[in-house]
Amino acid sequence: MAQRLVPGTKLGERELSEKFDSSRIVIRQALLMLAGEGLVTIERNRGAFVKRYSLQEAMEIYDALTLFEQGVAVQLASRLGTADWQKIRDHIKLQAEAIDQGDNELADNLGAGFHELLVSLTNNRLAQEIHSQIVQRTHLLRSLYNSRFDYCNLLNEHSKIVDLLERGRVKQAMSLIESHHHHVVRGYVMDMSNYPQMTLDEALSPFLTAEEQKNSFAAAGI
Amino acid sequence: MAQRLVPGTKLGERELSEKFDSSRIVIRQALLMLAGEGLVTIERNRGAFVKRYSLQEAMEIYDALTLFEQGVAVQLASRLGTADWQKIRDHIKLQAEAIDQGDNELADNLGAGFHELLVSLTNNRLAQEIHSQIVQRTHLLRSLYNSRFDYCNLLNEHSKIVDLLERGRVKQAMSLIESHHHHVVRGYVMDMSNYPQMTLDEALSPFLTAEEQKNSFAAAGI
DNA sequence: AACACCAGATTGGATACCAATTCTCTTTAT
DNA sequence: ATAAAGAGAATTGGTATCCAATCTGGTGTT
Repeated sequence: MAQRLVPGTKLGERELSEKFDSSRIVIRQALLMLAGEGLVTIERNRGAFVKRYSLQEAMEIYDALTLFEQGVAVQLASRLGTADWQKIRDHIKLQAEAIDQGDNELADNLGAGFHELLVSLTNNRLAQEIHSQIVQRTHLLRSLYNSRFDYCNLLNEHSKIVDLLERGRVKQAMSLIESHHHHVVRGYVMDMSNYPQMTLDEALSPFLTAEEQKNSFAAAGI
Repeated sequence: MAQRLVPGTKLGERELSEKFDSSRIVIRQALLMLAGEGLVTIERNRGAFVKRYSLQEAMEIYDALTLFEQGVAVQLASRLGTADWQKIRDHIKLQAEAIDQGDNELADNLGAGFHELLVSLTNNRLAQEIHSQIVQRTHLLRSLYNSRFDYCNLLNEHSKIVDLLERGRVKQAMSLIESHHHHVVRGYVMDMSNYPQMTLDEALSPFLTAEEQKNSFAAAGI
C-alpha cells in the first residue's frame, strides 16, 4: 500500500512470518485478504506475489475509476447545495497555491484529495470503500509506470468539472471527466526500463519493530 | 449467497468445520473472505454472523448501486454501437414475454440480467466484479424484506432508459435510472414498514432459524 | 435487587506435522 | 555440448492439538 514493493515480488509465507514474528497462518490470512482486494495474486502451490497488472488490466482499472467517478458526479450534481460546492472550490484553491509555491508533493496529494472529497460528499461509506479499492489498485500501476503530470492543466479541469456539475450540465461534465482521466493516464509514461528494485528487507523495514528487525536479519544471515 | 441463511445467524467455526468436514482454519479463512465482501461481520472474540444491514446501510447499498449503474450508463452511451443496443432490446423483449406468460421467477431473473448485461457490455472485468459485489449485498436485504414488484412498470423503465441512452440524452437517462432504483427500493421499503425495527419477534427469529438451520444441515449431512 | 464471582464455551493464535506440488540441480543420454 | 530425466529440497495447502484471552451464563452474597 505504501508502494514500496515492486509488482511481481514474491511474498513467501515463511519469510514474512519470520519478519513479522507471527505464524504462517496469520500471514496467509493477510495474503488472502489482500488477494481479495486485488493487490496480491495467489498461484496454487506457488505462492503469493505482489500483483502485476497487464496493460490491458491497467486500462480496465482506470476505466472503472472513470466510470465510478462519473456516477459520483451525477449523484453530486443532483444533491449538493451551494455550501458544498464552495467547499470543493476551497480545496481547489488550496491546490492552486501549492502549485504556485512549487510544492509538487503537496499538489499531488491535494490532487488525489479532490477526487476523495467528491466521493466523501456522497455521504456513502460503501461508495468510499469501493472508490478507495480502485484507487489502491492504481497505486500499484504508479510504481510500474513513471508519471509526469501537467498539474496546472489537471487543476483547470477540476475547476471546470465543478462548474459544469453545479450548473447541471451533466453530459458535458461526463465527457470532461472522461478526458480528465485520459490525461492522467497519459501522464503515466510507459517506462518499465528502470525498475527500482528493493529487497523485502528494505521495503518492509519501516513497518517492523526493532525486535522484528533483529529476527529478520537473523533469518537473512542463515 | 443462496439467501438460505437469515441475516444475524451465528456462523460458529467449530460447528461449520464439523458440518463441512474441514478444519476450523479453513472455515475462518472463508469467513474472513466473506467479511471482506461485506456478507459477514466478525466481532472480535464473539464470532462471525451473517451480516445484518441497518436501514441506513441498506439505503447506502442501493445508492451505491444507483451511482455505479449511472456511471455504467454514461460509458455505454458514449461507446455502444447499434448492434449492442439491439442486443439489449432483445433481452428486454425476452423479459416482456416472460411477464406475458406469468412466469414471475423467470421475469425476475431476466430483470436482474438486464442490469448485468449493461455492465458486461462495458467489457470491463473489474467493473463487473464491483457490480456483482454490490448486487450480492442487496441479496442480503432481499431476505430481510420481502418484495413485490410492478414488473411491467420496471420493464417499461428499462426500455425508456435504453432509448434515452442511445439518443445521448444523458441527463434524462440519469434521473430515470435514479427513479428506477427508487421504485425497486420502494418495493422493499413498503414491506419494511410493516416490520417495525427490533420487535421481540425480529430479535428472536434469527435464533429460531439458526436452530432450524442446525437441524437442516445435520439432516442433510448425514 | 444489585453486584461480584466463577465455570464453560468460543475465538484468536501458535506450533508441529504431513501430503502434494513445484523448483533446482545433478545426472544421463544423444 | 546440449537437452531430457530424475532425485531431492523447498514451498504451499491443510489438519490436529494446544493455549491464552474474552465473552456468556449462572450462582451466590450482600
